[in-house]
Amino acid sequence: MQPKNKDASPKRRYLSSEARKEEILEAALIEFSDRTYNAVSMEQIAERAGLSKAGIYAHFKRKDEIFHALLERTTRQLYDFEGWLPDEDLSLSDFIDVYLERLYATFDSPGTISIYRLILAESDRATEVVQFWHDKIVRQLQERSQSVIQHYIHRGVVRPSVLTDHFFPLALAPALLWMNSSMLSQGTPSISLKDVKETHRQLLFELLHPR
Amino acid sequence: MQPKNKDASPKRRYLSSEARKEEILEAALIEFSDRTYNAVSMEQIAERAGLSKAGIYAHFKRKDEIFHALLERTTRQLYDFEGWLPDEDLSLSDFIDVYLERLYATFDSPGTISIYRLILAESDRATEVVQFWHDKIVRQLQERSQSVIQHYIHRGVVRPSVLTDHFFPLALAPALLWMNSSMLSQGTPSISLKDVKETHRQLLFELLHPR
Amino acid sequence: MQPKNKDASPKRRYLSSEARKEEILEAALIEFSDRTYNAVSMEQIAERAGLSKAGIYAHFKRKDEIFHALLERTTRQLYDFEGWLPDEDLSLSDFIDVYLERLYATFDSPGTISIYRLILAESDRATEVVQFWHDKIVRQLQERSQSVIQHYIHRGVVRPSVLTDHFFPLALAPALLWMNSSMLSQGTPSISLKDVKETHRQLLFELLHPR
Amino acid sequence: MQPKNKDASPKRRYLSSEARKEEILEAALIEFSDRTYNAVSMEQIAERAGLSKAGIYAHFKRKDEIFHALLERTTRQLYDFEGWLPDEDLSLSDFIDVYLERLYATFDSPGTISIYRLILAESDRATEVVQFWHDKIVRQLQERSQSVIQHYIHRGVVRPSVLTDHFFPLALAPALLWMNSSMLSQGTPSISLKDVKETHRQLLFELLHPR
DNA sequence: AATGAATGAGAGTTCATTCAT
DNA sequence: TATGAATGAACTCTCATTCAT
Repeated sequence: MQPKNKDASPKRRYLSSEARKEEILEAALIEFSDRTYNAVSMEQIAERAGLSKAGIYAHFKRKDEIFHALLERTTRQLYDFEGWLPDEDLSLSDFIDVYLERLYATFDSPGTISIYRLILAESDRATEVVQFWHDKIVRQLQERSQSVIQHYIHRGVVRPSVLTDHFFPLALAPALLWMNSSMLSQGTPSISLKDVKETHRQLLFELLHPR
Repeated sequence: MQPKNKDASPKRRYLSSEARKEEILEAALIEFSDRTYNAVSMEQIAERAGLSKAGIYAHFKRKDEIFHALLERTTRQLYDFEGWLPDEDLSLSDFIDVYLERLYATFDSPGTISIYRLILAESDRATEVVQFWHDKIVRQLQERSQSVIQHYIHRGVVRPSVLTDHFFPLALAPALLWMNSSMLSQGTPSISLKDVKETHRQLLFELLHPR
Repeated sequence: MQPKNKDASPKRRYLSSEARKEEILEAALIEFSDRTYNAVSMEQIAERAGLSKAGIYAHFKRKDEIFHALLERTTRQLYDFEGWLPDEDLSLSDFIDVYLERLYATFDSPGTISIYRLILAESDRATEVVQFWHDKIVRQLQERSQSVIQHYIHRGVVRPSVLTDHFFPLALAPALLWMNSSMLSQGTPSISLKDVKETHRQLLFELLHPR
Repeated sequence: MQPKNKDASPKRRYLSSEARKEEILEAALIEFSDRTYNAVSMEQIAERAGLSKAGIYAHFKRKDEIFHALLERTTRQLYDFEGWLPDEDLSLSDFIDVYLERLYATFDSPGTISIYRLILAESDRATEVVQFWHDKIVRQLQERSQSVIQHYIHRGVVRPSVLTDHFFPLALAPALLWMNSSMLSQGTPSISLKDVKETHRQLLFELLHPR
């Protein structure tokens, strides 16, 4: 953790552009995570990043470059993510467990939630990134899901059903509902994560287990 | 025929405070619907409402009063809404049809989406309203759902299941997924509304019909 | 003369937009008169005009609008000016006297000098105005001169010569030299106005009087 | 063949201070030639000079030192210039020809015009240089002119006249008018150089030739 | 009730200059 | 000698808000 020089010790810290960029994005993420684009000032980002306002401009030409870089970074992380469905050969119950574990690990992380909220709120400020995000991520998710699920069906572990036939990503809908809910309730959601997850698990089991 | 005022200088109109307030909120709704709080200026609201910037201050003391009034008004409308579950005695298939019809009428409307986006974006600026919204609406939804669904179970039309036991609002998750998706894709969603709706219908049927 | 509220009496002065614009341009003229466009700040103009920086923006959308308005105003004044050659029937000596009087009244005025310097220095910041200025004013000057001088030649008061044949505006060259000189020497020109004028007079006399 | 550095990252060159200074001034001349002091940034000068912004500070303590050095260098060049009047023994016609040739070679050159514009624009930023320039150059010009012209008068080639008696530099006024005009018209002057020059020649001839 | 003129505070951005290397 | 990183001060411009009418 870098030393917080509050008020005192105005020593300059010289970092490589790469390291600074990283720190600035980290700071930006925190600032943007609970406010809108316009509500976050360069000053605030700078302060949190531990340098001067002007210092930021040595690394990012404009405010919106920070925004884009931030979205892109997160987007790329998600994109590089392997997908949530386990492709090993598991029992249905294990399959669902692993799937949900991964799913909620992502959907319940503050980082993901912040970025997702930001993207929803400012979708027209960063059309290309959002486009990319939506096209690539969602499509990839869909394709991977479909192929994995077919594999499981083939093995007889999963029963073909409405869910597997048309649009398997629908299977994550409850997690999304949970995420939407926690975006709104700022930390005190009206339903417990445990309950949602458990219900989610049972739903999937009911929909997927062979009769 | 009223006099044509060219050059956008419409003769001063003297309205009652009530009427003006309504007009201002209407204008604000339009402006806020596609931009965030800070991105909308008093000037813009004023212009759309057809009076001067200063004129607005005769009706609202501060900008955030407009914002709050706006959210409250919309929130109240939603609150007054009867809920999506039909409480008449219907067959399961009709029950689901009516439910989905109402659900998607709401989730696919530009109005709902705008307000939802706004609330997400500014959740920390209007904590109380959001709190209210989340608590009351969601809770009410949940309670009404639960009681209606119990009624149907009692009638033997719906089978008690994971969905009905714990948290019936989960049943709307696919519609929320659709809404999230259309908020992101700016008009060109990757899945068709029809498909989602149909899958949704089949899912509900499978989960609710008595064996 | 408006009261200088230095430091004290921060009472707002409410003026009509027209009156304010005039005052702002007056202030701008003073500020721009000895500095370049970039060297003059809105703050400085505002302070001299007796209102706040933001106040200026109620009347001029951008800094360069002030600049253009300023140039245009002066330009228009010059353009509306009747020309320097007297078209009454005078003796050669009176003709030259009146001409020089008018010429130096213009070329020796601080206002003209400032604007002229500004135009020379920033000619590419206000291409159209400069273009207009050069085209219209110079051309007009030339045409008026030519017709007046022909009239005098016709009357036999002026002898046709190199000067009158091709390009009479050359006749003002000494005044221009004087003006250039005083732009550079900031108030302490190395030659006296009287000397230049007297030499100018004799030159014209020698070149124009009938042999 | 020196190594091609693509991406504009020319391997660090270590030069002697003298050589670098020269290069920096050369760069500054180009940058300042079409923009005012404030409009030219250290960055731009640095880039043109082929080193980094900070690198410049190894050679000049402050921006205005560059400016002064630049003006001084140019000024010195002009000062070292022999003056425009030929001191050989020529016929009047040849005398005028040579004089005008030299005069217009200077007044019609982009270099002179740039520097002249700069001096006009920033006359208060570089008072001493301008003072020097005005005093020394103009005075020298005047003195040299006077002595040369006296010589010609003495030889009987030139007739004593208004022009020769008081202030011979007035003889260059038409060239100055031409220069002013071309500074304003950005490349499309309303009178042709040839015409001005020819008229100038005839004027001088008429004013100087013995009767 | 309504407005045009005015402002203070603050936004993003640029730039001459300094520092550590 | 040279540079990339850093900064303070200044810039233009915007905006919520107030005031006089």
